[in-house]
Amino acid sequence: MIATPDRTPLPREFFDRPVLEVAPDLLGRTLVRTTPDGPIALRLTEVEAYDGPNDPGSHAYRGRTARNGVMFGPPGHVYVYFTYGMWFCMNLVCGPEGESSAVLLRAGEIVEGAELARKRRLSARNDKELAKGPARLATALDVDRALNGTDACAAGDTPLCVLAGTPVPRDQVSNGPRTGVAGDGGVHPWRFWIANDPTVSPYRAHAPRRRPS
DNA sequence: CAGCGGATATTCT
DNA sequence: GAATATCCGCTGA
Repeated sequence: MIATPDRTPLPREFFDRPVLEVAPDLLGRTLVRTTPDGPIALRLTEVEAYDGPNDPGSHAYRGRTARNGVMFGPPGHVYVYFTYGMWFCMNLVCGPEGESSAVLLRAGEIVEGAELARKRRLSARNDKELAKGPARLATALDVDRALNGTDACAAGDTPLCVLAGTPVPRDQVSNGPRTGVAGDGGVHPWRFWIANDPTVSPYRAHAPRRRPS
């Protein structure tokens, strides 16, 4: 029944490190989302690092606001934001409380509860597309604003948790520029993915919106 | 597979 | 008022 034998969550200290160390170390770990209909588990294959006040691409670059407050809180919690008028994306907060770095979860492979994810991702043509992209990932896992601030390190019956599991070997991790990030923030090679993994999302450069006609 | 336009609402200026 | 850490469906190769 339970696909993952070891259900130990990652300890909070795991996230209380520089975000550029945490981000590649998350690849291959399993995120467990417990929904009312049952669990959905996702193996992380692609993430991006956002380095708080030093990073023009970060939501926290200009300081604390109503939206980004969770980023300044304790590590290991989930920051969910709403974007482009219809999508949610989820992050894991890193570094000590008071700092504001986070890892955006961009893609993964559904390893449990695929039937639940498919119901939420009707446009996916195959299972590799269920969580290929940050908003798709959040949709597949039924993650929205209600989960903003959730502790992903707590054991037991929680809505969301990242298992310790086993990370992929470092020589299987590739990195490159972040996807869709505006301005100077796009130059940092802070996107990390598992090399040759079919669930990794395609790279897209930032596309400024055209003016309405 | 690449390029495009449209949909949509929250946030910050 | 303008921009946005996106996705989908369509077109043409």
